[in-house]
Amino acid sequence: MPDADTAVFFEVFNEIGIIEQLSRTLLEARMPDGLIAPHFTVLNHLTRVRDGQTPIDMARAFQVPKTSMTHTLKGLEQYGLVETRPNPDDGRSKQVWLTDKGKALRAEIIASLGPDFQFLAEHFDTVKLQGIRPVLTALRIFLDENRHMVGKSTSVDTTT
Amino acid sequence: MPDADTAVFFEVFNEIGIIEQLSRTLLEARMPDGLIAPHFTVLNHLTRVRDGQTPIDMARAFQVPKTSMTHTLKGLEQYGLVETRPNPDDGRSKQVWLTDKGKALRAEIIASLGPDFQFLAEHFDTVKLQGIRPVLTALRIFLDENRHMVGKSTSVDTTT
DNA sequence: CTTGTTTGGTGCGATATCGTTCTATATGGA
DNA sequence: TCCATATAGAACGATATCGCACCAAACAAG
Repeated sequence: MPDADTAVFFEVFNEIGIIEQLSRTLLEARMPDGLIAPHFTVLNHLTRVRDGQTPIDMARAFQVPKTSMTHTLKGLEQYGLVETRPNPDDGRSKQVWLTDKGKALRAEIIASLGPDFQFLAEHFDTVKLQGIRPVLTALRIFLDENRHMVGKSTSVDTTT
Repeated sequence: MPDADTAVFFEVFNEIGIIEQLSRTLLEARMPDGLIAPHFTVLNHLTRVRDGQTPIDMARAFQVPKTSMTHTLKGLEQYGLVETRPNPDDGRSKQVWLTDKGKALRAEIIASLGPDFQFLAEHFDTVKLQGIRPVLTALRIFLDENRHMVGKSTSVDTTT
């Protein structure tokens, strides 16, 4: 029965939407004024993957329009958290590098989230979370790979 | 080891953020121009829970600031998808009711998502989704109940 | 090389989000 | 009853998101 199969997507996406909202609020509560979740996401990505990526790389990684990434990076640069240099391999593009201040801020934010996550870990079964994590990852990869399968006519500017 | 326990939250929230982004794009691709995910969310909520809720009720339900809900409702009203009447029990507030047009549009959107979800169901293991759904629900409820545990000093306007 | 097409990035305008402030109504004591 | 406080909603301004148009560099075909 297809309806039952498809309904679960609906339900899961619904829950995910609410959790995203709540977790974003959680994160932003620990960030300095003027900075929001996307700023942290970039700092984190540059730390975890690596420095020196181009804006378009990150726009693709996060699935946001490149204009949004430009805007986010502008904010980070104003705060001195990243710096951009021309890409030696491609005259059209930039590379984005973390500054010491950027590295430090990311570490501070993570540290300040420690107690919050500690509280969560004490009151919510983390084994269950460990269980759903691979499924979420698989779902994310699947949706990412197939996002062209769907879609309104033709957005020209979309990140890809 | 607390670090391992807390790290899973970080990872799960990260995946959820990306999935939210992708699924929202999926939904909005099936919505008429001028309407976006929050509009659908309200139509859906009014259908599934019930008509006649107040704006503040829904702002709380979705964890958005009440000004955002005002804005979303203004859009829905302009398109003739909902209508508001004064609340007979409270002179300060309104009640929001679906119009026939609103009910029809919600149904159309869901119908038009059918093939997309059908595709997903054919290529992704829905049993795994059924498995994670209860955990996501529990996590959503837990975060919702404990969102006051955390939080920047004092946001006055926040929905609650 | 030249030229047509693709691609990274920006400027701009439209709309969305959200914090602050204000108004009017409720509500809970004295 | 009166007053202090709390609450629903709107107005407003600041910033975010994102589509579109544009430019310059890259690249591919001839």
